[in-house]
Amino acid sequence: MSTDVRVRIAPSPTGNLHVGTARTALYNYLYAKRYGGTYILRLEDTDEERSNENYTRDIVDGLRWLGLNWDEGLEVGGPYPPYRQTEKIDHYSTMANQLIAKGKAYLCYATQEELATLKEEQKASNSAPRYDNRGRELSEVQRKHYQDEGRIPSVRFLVDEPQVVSWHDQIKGEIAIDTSDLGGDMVIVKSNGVAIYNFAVVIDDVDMKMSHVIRGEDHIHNTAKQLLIYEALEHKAPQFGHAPLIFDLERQKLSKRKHGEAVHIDHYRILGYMPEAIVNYLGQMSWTHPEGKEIYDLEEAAALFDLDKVSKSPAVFDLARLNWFNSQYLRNLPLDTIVERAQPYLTTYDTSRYTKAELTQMVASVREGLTTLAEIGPALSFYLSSQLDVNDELKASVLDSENAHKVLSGLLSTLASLPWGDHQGCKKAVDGLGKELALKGKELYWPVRAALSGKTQGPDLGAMISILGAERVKSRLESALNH
RNA sequence: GGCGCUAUCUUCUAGUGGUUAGGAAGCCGGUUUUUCACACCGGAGACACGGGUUCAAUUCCCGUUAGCGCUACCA
Repeated sequence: MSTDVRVRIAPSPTGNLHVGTARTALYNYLYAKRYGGTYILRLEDTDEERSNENYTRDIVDGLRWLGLNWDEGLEVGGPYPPYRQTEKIDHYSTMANQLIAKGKAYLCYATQEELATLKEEQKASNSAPRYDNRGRELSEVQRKHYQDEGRIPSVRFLVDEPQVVSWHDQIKGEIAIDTSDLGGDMVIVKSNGVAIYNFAVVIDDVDMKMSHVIRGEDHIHNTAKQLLIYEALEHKAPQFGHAPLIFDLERQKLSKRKHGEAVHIDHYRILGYMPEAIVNYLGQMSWTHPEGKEIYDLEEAAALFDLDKVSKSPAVFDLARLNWFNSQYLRNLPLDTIVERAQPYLTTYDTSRYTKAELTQMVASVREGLTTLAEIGPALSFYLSSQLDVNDELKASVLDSENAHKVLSGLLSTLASLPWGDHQGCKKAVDGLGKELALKGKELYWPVRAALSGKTQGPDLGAMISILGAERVKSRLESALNH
């Protein structure tokens, strides 16, 4: 009985693309690919107050940037539109009315104030906050009375208590929750006529024929509620899998409120992290490659992913580890890719003066030492800046000695014979000069480094010379001698 | 308060009824290098606690503790 795998990521546009959402999207994506299924993006925008089109844009762009492209849904279309909940408000109402007709739901006339009072009383008596189901048995007279008062009802779903709702969670195993702990009859349609999350989700998952629901474990209690709705709808529920949450270093759920931009995927893009690294990092937080491999791409993960290998316990978001992944991709991705991705970080320089080949050589000479794309700018600064500033301290300690002058002027006079374009050759030329002058090590190399790059550390010296080229090497040597 | 989930080095994790409890990041030391980085080698570093079950428990069961999550006419 192999039903078609259909999974979804269903973000709410009440904030930018969140790290946790990206992780959930990733697991859904991988699961769909693993089983040849369909991965769907749908927007849960029923909270009209907080939803914002800019957030939708950020989420859509972010998911695409990560490479988590969906087969069906928002901006892509598919057989079960619409993929925005606000476009099917009437449908949810219709479904709610069907439940009312079946006696599974009813109109509740309680006001916000009344509910708030109830809650306060419960809090005062130290009992669990819940709706007291007062609207279940309203008489026609009472109903009429409330209507005449101008009260606008919400729709509440009737929760039978006590009753145990249980399911086999594909990640957590058996989970059982008593309906008595669910807070009483729940609102499914707000008095403004808009369905509430727990109801709209179920309707959509039914409409869109979802086979599996993979989401964060903060939804476990929602799953119990939703299972009751599936039952009332007389519809088979999908399989559920609740992934562990992502924590911060203090072991708290990663949240926009507490962490601000640090939970925003695009923030990492701006900082110079690459999608491959982020996806790889996010993936391995709670899922381990069967062979223990650390570095793998989406395709490889998709071939191996499964929910029973997903950890049950939460993972801490550790930037040091993300850094490591990013640095791995920075030195292993094709050089052309890195050069292209470095462009946004080089806008302070006039790179049009250099050919693509030259820029590529520059990037190649520095990328081993970097962790983010953003560091490429500073690392290439000495290549790209028209003027090189050598600080006084360095001048005094490295450039001012007699030997330093010998090295620099010696190199200056051999410039014409340097094998430009041949990194190793240039390095050999410097070594040859060293032999002549009976100098080596720091005494030989540091003056050249300082004169050419303003630093005593950096890429291979031969590469530096060769890439800078005769003209710039000449002028920098001269200004180092004459400072 | 109620309910739920979780518990292996600092962090992410592997793993098994009998293992010197493995790997990765970070940290420390070394090799290499003109330097930084990379790479390589090495080091420190963990089964929360208490009961069971068992010849034997990190592993299975129960409890405790702790952490986290959920408890809206938010999603």
